[in-house]
Amino acid sequence: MAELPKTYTPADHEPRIRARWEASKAWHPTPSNVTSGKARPYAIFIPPPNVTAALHLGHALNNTLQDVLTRAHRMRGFETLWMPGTDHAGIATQAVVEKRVAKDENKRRKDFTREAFVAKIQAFKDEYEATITGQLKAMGCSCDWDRQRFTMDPQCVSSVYEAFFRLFRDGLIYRGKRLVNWDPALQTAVADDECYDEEVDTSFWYLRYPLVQPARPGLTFRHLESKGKLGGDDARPVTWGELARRGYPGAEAHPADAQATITVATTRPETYFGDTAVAINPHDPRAAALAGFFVELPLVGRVIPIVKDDYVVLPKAIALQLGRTEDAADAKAEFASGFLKVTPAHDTNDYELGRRHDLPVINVMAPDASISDEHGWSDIGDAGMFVGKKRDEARKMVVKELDARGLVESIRPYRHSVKHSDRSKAVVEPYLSDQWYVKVTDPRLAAAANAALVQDQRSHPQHNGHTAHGAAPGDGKLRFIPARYAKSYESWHDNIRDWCISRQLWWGHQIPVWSRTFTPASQQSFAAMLTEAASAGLVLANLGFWSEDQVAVAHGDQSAPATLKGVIDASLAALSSGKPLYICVRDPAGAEAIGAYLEKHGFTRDEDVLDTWFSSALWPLSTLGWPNPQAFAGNAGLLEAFNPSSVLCTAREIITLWVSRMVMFNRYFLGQDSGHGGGRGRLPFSDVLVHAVIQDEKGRKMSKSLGNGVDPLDIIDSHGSDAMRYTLAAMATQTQDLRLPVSKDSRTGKNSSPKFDAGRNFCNKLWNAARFTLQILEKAGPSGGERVERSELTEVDRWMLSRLCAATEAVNAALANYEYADYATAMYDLLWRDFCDWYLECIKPTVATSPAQQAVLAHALEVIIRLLHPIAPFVTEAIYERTRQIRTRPVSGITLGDARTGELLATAHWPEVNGTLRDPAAESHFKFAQELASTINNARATSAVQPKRKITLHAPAPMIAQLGDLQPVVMIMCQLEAITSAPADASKPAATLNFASSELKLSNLAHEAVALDTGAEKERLTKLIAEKRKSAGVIEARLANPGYADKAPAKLVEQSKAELARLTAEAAAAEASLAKLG
RNA sequence: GGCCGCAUAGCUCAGUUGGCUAGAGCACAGUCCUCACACGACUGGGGUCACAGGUUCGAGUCCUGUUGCGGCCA
Repeated sequence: MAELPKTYTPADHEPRIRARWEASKAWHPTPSNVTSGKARPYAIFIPPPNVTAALHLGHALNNTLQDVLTRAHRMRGFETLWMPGTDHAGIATQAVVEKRVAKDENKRRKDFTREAFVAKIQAFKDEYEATITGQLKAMGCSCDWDRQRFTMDPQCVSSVYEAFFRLFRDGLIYRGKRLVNWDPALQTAVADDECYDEEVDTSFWYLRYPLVQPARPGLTFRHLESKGKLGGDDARPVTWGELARRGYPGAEAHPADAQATITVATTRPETYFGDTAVAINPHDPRAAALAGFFVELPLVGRVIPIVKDDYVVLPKAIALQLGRTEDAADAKAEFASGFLKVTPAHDTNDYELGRRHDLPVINVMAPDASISDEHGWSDIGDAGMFVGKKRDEARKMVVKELDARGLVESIRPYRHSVKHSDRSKAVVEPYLSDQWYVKVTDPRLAAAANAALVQDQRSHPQHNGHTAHGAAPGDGKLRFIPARYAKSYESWHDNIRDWCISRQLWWGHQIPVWSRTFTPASQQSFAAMLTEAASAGLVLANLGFWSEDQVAVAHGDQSAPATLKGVIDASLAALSSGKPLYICVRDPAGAEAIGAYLEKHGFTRDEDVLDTWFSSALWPLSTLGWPNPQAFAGNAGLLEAFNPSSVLCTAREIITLWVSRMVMFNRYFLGQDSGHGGGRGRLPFSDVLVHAVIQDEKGRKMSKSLGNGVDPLDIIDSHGSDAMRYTLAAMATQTQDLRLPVSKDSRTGKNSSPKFDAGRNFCNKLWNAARFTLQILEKAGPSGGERVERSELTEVDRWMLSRLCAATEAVNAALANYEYADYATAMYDLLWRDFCDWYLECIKPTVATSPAQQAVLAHALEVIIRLLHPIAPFVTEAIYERTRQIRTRPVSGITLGDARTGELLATAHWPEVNGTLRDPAAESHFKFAQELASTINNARATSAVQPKRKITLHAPAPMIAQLGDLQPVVMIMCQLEAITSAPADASKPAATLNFASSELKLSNLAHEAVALDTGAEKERLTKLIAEKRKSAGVIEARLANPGYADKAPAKLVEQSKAELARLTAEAAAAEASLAKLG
């Protein structure tokens, strides 16, 4: 056979090996092997990368960790599925394409039809999906590529429809108002990550709001009973005199008969048309005096209450007066007046405050952020002059008008950060709009997710099998690694709020709901329409009905048209006063046929799409064909076989968003399917591995804008896939994030990191170890025959087998605990230290003539490449192409087995090394030899002996005896020509060294002309003695401590005594040597 | 503001239920292009374990506080 090249060059092997893997179809599991009980399943769902961009190094880490698990379990004989796919990433992808279109074509989204624009995004997605797939394949990811999914492919779409339908039917989806980040220029909602904060110079305006009270005793304002219009007809002014009588601080300074005012501080005077309350901190001493009083908004004439809320910042002076120093230190306290105008429709904090106090929400703006009375504002009063004015213009006018009425107390300059839209640069307006929600606060969802945690990761008490929240008992199998993340998961669910799932986008799953409003007259035509639809054969079974009054929620059943009719009748009865009727369609086919029909009859489809996480939450279901595996090819049995999966591997930022929702949906929908009930179904996975985040050397996230990103393909080009994988795995510990020094490659100009050299060196070391092993074994020729038994082996061989056994155990343990760094380190020590540094060196003189040793050598290499394969699949596979042709005698205790298919290492058996091969005696004896060799080499170096020079070791006879069969080890490792108990010739140069309390000599150090440097030798010995004495002192002091002998374990005390004796003897020996030097 | 982390050699990180005279790789210095590997071999230098207290016979490890950094939630 041709000799292997001296250096492992990944590019010469990776394409060939990838092709062999793909041809073998070994990544494509057969579900029936699981469902029939023939094999245990192992499954991982890839966290689907966004199609927005190519993969970065964080993905490389994430996928390396998954592939290591996947490959290891495949080798162990599990029926293994690693499900690949990508995520459509609604807003991110649409935004990227919008930017692209703006740049390349100078057009906006709305210059296209929805269909045309979605087609553009689709093309972009195809491009990036191909890039991502190529990257994963280049990394060697053993995904089931024949089952690759995309969150918007037909199979996943049908899951989304089914899930939406069921939640809709079950009353877990509702419509509600919500404040969104509104871009008034583009007239669309934008996500938080599409906004940026910018400091803006503006002012704090201090506005006086006049106080009023009910005109007659017993009179109540309408708002106290309902949230309708607040009228001011029955209000009369509150005077300063009244306030003074109530002890209002400072009231007496004003004319007693003048109308009293309170002063609000605001940065947005123009929103005051939408004020529905003024809030004051309950600790504010002025609050009590204001009880029962109201405020009347000037110009508008609306009367609004004064509410007490902790959210309101106390003015600095009052905070200090109350001794609340922390509150006084708040930067806002400097500017606070203590009164906050509450505008729920135009401020997120006010919105929350409004919810707490059940305040009306009045939207006073049009979508272009001009003042408008057509979007929820009806009590316009004398404010008609503002309608149609833009925000900033309205602001100036409001201040001017109030000032003219003496209602502007003061204006102070103020600088603060204001949210702007990335794309238009416009100031974002918190804007009230209709949205769809999933009621995740329902116990069948959030509480069911918490109930799934394993007992020992749970902090909530559980009583009688129920959680404190009254949820279903958990199956107790969800486990976080590391465990600390269970807490984030729990507290996320404890504080969860309903999930807004609608997005004002074009790219995504369009919400499968049609709606229209009815007049009493048109209700009849609706009934007629349904009758017509039924006779036309439209599948009404797939309709859900829902009115905003929540009267009818139904799941039609085709086999029971009478029931359906009943539901329709009930719905019709509820259709009054112009409330819309919503119809949800259950599957994509229905969406087309029924949708067209409904539209013909005056219904319109909801324009919005679903939040991307809605489809991501279904990932463990949709990828396996839920709800109908028969509907798409290749899905039969998948759901039964691979849900629940084994582990989810993800970075921590996604625990809450994604893990939670997958758990909720899996438990809800499969609970229904299994008849256990929603929320009682099985988990989508049992383990959640939360791995590190990759950062640059300064601890910053890698990003395009910082220019510190590293492209996995660049690393694969320069170092090879295995080198990247090994390096990442070796850095993946459970405590630290992963800092990677980034440097620009001077040759290619691309970002790289010197860290990857470690992986490249490691692969090259393996390559050369294999090359050398093959040279030996191919030269020796095949040997067969009986098992190699222990009695035939040298101590060196037994030591090697013992090390293999220890390493295998370490690797198995590391894998079980997701300790990747331990796995990589164990392999490093085994290959580099044990196998290369010692074993290969030691057997050089003997292996050519010993078939037994050849067998151990071959098996050692074989175990190494099999254990290493999950981390470094390419180089090990390349080596296996050669080693699998080697024939030696089997070695007792090592079970390898043959490749299952295609003669690939990737499908070969995981190595089994019997525990009986563990040989502690051989290991400790070998360690003795290693330490002696190291001492001798140290002396060689400090005595400047030429590396090639053969020297002689003079040692006491007992030590030579103790070394026994390992004499050759020391001779080889230290370039000795002899080991003798004869004393060295005193007339020739010799070095003295001390080992295990004995004095040893090295002779024949150099040609006679070269004299030994006794000065350096003295220095060395002096230093050695000092070290030993110092260490002995530490232990002496410990033993002298009375508490130590009394309380420390006896074994430990014994150890200390022995250690002290050894150190003392060694120091004495070194002192004796030093004395002899004079 | 709340919760969760992190801080150990120049750099990147290990360090199990406290027993440590604190380890590894890289980088650095010296020697060697020894017939598997210079992407290599041998040898060496390098640490007040962030800071301050406490518990203990004994603290890198446990407790309290401080500082700095990161993440999530609000």
